[in-house]
Amino acid sequence: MKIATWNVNSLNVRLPHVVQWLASSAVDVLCLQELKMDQEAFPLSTIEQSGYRAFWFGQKTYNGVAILVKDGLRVEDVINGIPDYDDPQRRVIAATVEDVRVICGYFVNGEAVGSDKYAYKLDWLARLEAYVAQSLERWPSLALLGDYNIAPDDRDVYDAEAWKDKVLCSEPERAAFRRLIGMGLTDSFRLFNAEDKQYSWWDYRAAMFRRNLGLRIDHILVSDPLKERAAHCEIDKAPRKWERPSDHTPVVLTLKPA
DNA sequence: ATGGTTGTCCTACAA
Repeated sequence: MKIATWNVNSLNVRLPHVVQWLASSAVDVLCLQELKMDQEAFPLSTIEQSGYRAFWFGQKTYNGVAILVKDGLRVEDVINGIPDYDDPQRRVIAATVEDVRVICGYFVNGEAVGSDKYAYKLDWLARLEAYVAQSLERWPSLALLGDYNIAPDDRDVYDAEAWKDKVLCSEPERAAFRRLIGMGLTDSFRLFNAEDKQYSWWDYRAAMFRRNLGLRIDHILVSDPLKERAAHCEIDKAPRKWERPSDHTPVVLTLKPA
């Protein structure tokens, strides 16, 4: 089974990219973030014509997440949002696909350390941690994937000195990431690749992609039963080179059968 | 190089 995450930065604009990528990548599960569209506006028929079912949790203008699942796979227990957390921003959706619990998250960006949005980010991360801990008890084979808006390590940053203690790299954010690791989750990309300069996001400005100046902020964390099944994990830079791209590119994890 | 781009929506805001 192949599972992937991609922040598309508007599904309206990026729908042709998603259709093309689904056709070429043959993933079983694709988690999308930043749909930036109302719940009623989701392009379900186009996704279905690509051979996928869709579960999504959208809102006008901002945020919004979706899980696309290849036809024929069993889907159960879809949950929108974080239960018992009345978050006006729609950032989380979860579903069980076959034997894998998939939690798709668009983590808070946080704007700048010390801002109101940063305080919201830290609170949101605490809520997510509790939700993941609860979910692991019920679903031992679990993947938490999405746009974390956290670069976990200096290896994941094109200029660690300039980004030190800045939002996406600050110690409280990295501590939250480590607490997820402490629950028994593993950064699947780092199982196979310890190199620096491996990024999943590049700012649109200043030709950052062409110069490969980016951050690795999109992640697929897996629980131990899935870690044992992990075959490889790759960042697919191809869609970032397409015309009018998202600023993020997909991350793909391949799992061996259970 | 203290700049620069994109999406939503129409004026700033978010990233």
